[in-house]
Order: sequence, then C-alpha cells, then structure tokens
Amino acid sequence: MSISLKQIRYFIAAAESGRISQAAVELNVSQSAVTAAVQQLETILGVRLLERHAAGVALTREGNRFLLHGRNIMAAVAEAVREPRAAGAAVTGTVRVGVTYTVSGYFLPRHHARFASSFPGVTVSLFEAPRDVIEQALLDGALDIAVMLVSNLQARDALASETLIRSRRRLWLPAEHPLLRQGRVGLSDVARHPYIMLTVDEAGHTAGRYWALTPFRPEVSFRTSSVESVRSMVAAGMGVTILSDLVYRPWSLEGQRLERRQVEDDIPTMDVGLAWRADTELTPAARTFREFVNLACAGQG
Amino acid sequence: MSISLKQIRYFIAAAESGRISQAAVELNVSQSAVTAAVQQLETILGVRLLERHAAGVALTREGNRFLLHGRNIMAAVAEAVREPRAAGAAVTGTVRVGVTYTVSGYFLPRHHARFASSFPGVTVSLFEAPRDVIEQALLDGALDIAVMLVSNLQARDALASETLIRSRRRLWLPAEHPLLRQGRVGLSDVARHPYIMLTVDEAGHTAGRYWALTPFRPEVSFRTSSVESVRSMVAAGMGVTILSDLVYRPWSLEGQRLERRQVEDDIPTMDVGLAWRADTELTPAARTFREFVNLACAGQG
DNA sequence: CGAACGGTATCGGATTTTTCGAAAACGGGC
DNA sequence: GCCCGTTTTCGAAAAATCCGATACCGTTCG
Repeated sequence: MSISLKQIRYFIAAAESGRISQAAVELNVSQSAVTAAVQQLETILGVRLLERHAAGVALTREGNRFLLHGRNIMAAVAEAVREPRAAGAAVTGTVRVGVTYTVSGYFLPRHHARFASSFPGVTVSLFEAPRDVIEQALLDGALDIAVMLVSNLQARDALASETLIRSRRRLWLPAEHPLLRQGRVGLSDVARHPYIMLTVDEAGHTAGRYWALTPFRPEVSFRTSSVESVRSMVAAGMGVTILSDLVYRPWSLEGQRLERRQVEDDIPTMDVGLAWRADTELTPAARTFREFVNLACAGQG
Repeated sequence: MSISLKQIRYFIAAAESGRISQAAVELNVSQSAVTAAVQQLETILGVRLLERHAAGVALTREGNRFLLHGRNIMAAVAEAVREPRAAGAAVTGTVRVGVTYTVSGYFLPRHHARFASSFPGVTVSLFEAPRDVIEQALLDGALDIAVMLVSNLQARDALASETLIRSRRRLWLPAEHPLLRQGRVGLSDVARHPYIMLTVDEAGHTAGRYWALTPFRPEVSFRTSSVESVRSMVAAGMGVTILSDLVYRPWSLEGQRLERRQVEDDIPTMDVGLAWRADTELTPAARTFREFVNLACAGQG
C-alpha cells in the first residue's frame, strides 16, 4: 500500500494539535480515522511518528522530520491547485534569452518545447555566447534574461540571479580503469593520470579553482571545446576528466562505455541558473519564462 | 472531494506515455481507472488537462503546467519517504551560528526548538551581530555558518550562500490612512507622508537603493532600531514605513491595528539565507543544520 | 489503594469509493 | 463507408474507509 495525501493531512493535524481526538474534531472525522491514518503512515515508513502519552501525542524525531516534509507536500499540492485556469494564455511577446554553451546543449532543450506549447503567445529568441558577452548584453538591454552557470557570474552587483539546479562534478573514467577498483579516489590519484580538459564555459578556470586548494595539478594531455570529444577520448582510455553530471552520458558517440566516480576532495557543484539586470523590471514575457523554468526545476535541485 | 496522490500518479503516467491505455498497463490497473482519475482531476481543477485524439492523448496548456506541479509533488513525496529511519540520531557536535538582528527575532525562533528536538546531539551556539562582524567571523573560522540577509552579503567571493525565504516589502499604514483608499500607491505617494526609518540590518541602506531609482525621497521623521517602536509609531499615525512581511504583525504592542499595502514601484524582496566559508567544508553539525533549515523552508520561498 | 478521567487502540458493520471488464462511442486513415 | 485503435460509459464486484462503541492505558485525585 502507498502513502496518501489524506494520511499526511490527518498526521499534520494530529501533530499540530497534539491530540488525535482534537485533530479529529478539527477535520470533521472520527477519532479512529485519524488513529488509523497515522498508524498506516507509521507502517509504510517503518518509523514511529508519534509518542502516545496519557495527555495526548508528541512528535518523535522522525515525526518531526516527516512533519516538515508533509507540510512541503501540502504546500506543493496547494500551489498546484491554485487557479490553474489562469495558465497564461494571455501572455504574449518575445523574450530574448542568452545561454552559454553547456546550457544550450544540455539543459534548455528539455524545457524549451514544453514552454513553447504552454505559452504559444511567447516567442523565445535564443542567443548563445560566452559568459562575458552575455553579461554585457544583459547590461546593455540586448537580452532580457540569461540561463547560464551562475557560479561564474561576474557582475554580481548589477545582475540579479537565482540558482535552478546544482549538478555534481565527478570523475569520468573508461570502463576497466584501475581507479574504479580503488577504495577512495582523491585529486592526488587523478593527478597521476592523463587529464582531458574541456575548455568551454570556463571549465578550465573552474577546475583551476579546486585544484588550487591541493598541492597537485592535473596532467593535461588534451584540450578540447567539445564535450562529445571528451567523452570519446575518456571512453577510449586516453585520459580521465572531471565534469558535471549534467553533461555526463554513459556512452560515447562510438558506443563505448563511460564510468563515473565520486572524488573525495571537495569539488564545487556546477550551478545552472538565471540572471537578469537587477535595476529594471522583467518584461511580462521574461517573467513568464522565469516562472516556468523555476517551476520546471523545483524539486530536483 | 479533494485531490489525491493516486490521481496525480495516474495523470503523470498518462501524460508521459501519451496513451491512457498504455499508462494503465504500466500502472497495472485498468484503463477505466486511469480515465476516471484524470476526469476527477479535471473536475476538481476545473480545467481540461488532456486533449483526446484517436491516437491517444496530448497535454493541453493547463495539463502541461499541472504536469510540472505533479512531478514536484511526487518528488516531494519520494523525498519524504526516503529512509526516514536515518533521521540523524547519530549526529553530535556543536554548530556556531551567526545571526543578524531581524533573523534572530523573526526567523530563527520558529525553527530553533524544532531543530533541538530533532537533533538532541547537536548544540546550537547562537551569536548575534551586525552583518560585517558576522562575515568576518565566518572568514576567521569563529563561526560555522550564518543566517542573515543574503541580499546584503558583501564577501561574495569568499563566502558561499543560499537563499531560504524571500519576504516581500510592503507599505505599512495605520488604520484609516488616506493611502488605503487610493487606487494605486507608488513611492511618489509615500514620499508625501512622514516616514519612520528602521536602522537595523542595514534597512536604511537597502531603502536607499530602491528610492534612488526614483526622483523621490522619503521624508524621514524618525529613526529607530526597534521594530516594535516602528509598529507603535505607524499604528499611532505618526508616519508610514516600508518593511518586509517577515517582521509585519497586524497589531502594535499597544493593541492598535496596522494595515499593509502593495507598492507599485519595484521594491526588492528581503532574502533570508545561509552563508558559510566557501573554501572549507562544513562540519557535520553545520551540515545537519543547513539541511534542516533548508527542509523547513522549502515550499514557502 | 482504587475509582474517575482523559486520552488512544481495536473491532465489526455500514457506507462510500474505487476498480474492473465489457460494451458503446469516437475519430482518423484507407 | 468500414476498420482499427483509442477513450468513455456503465453496472456489478471488490476494497477501502469511516463510524461508533468498547477495550485499554496511564495519571490524578480522593
């Protein structure tokens, strides 16, 4: 049997009032219904959520934690039900969106078609460029909004930004690589193998930041601006690399397998997000775009 | 009748496979069950979610939108069910938390007791100070993490941060104020009335930023570092102010009523969030604290 | 020490909801 | 105009939920 919203609603009421019988009154159901709902929840989760006392019930640690989750779920449901009628049929206009390399290939495509069908009146005009060009275009007013790696953002004062997803960077290896069999893998181990360096989206610069915290340096054997090329070279055993899960695929174009491993050292995540000019209001079309992408990325951050 | 998780699950399956009958097979239920679930959903929401064609079903605009919400809900549920057993009973240690004025009075109390009971092994050591002092303490390693107004953060390179909640800033007015009856209210209107300026948490500096975008200036009649005092003075009709919803209460300490109105001009939100030193890993206790506060604030941002 | 009290757990029966399978209606494509 | 795959409809069967009464348990008070 599976969890249900009713169980969550009853549990929240019981937790908040501190008495099952009181919660039952507030919910306009019988006390036994609330008791049963909480018990079902406890059975499914395999945890005791409430401590039963003579004076009522109190939350256990796990109950406390689940209460937070439960409230989030109910909030998400309320948001979903909240006037789905006004689904922006009326919004029209053009939104000029700047994107960087990684974003245009690996992030935006998932959402683009969906946005177009949700908002037929809004035209998305895409513009791919390096980070600095996009920042300037935003400041000049040539772009309304940008989807980019916000961790690389420079003009933090003049541009507002928000993070949409965080993608973990991990070590990419060919199948049968010795590091796959090793217990722990750190940057010191990576430094002993040829390294394929990606050069787009300031990947080299980012890599420099976390390598700089160690005494080691990657032994770069090849630099390329193509992720497909990185995959092929790693799969062919010509080197290893560290890149984000967002651009990872288990197969190279030639069909050879790629493996992936967590690195012990602390490597920052790759943060994809939105940026726009801070001191001007977004156009209606841009605001719509922002809301949509936010919604589409919620709950997978 | 109310929405249920089953309906959402069935709808998502139908939307993804594009055929109700196919979705039914995947869900191991009959076609009619899926049909009924989608219809119930459509009835409750008052919107058509799927277009029925001879070849199957396609999402409407509203269906598209609801699909995103539905996925978020299911993700939230999955997260809630995911091993609630390991609810950090084992985590022990001390986390040194820096807070600024607004946070310590209006944000943290809600979560503090709850955190303490969820993680009895973790001691929270609180330290209230102005923003600049806290930033320095983070950099010095005297604090593990801080809860503060991240929009005011200065050391953006050395400190990592994330936003927890955004609180809208609105105009506070005494009951029966003429601006309450006016159609639209902008900063130009506010400038014509005496203004009570709060001086804590760089509120004055923040206010300066959005006033600077207009030709108007607030006619400051009084400056204070006490929010209670602001409330009392506004309630008594001695002036108006613009402050965030987080610190708003409908009554002053004397029991007089306060009203609140949206301002036409674009006023930035007050963003409460976490900050910590970027180049060192969080301690286990600090990580626990971070995860907890994130969870507690999800779905109300 | 025992009875009264306030609370939760349990149980059987009634009710509501959900599900199923078959048949009917629908819409394109040939 | 008919065929095919699909969705909708419908009544009966199954499942679940709910209720109310009762049993139970710990505290408090006489």
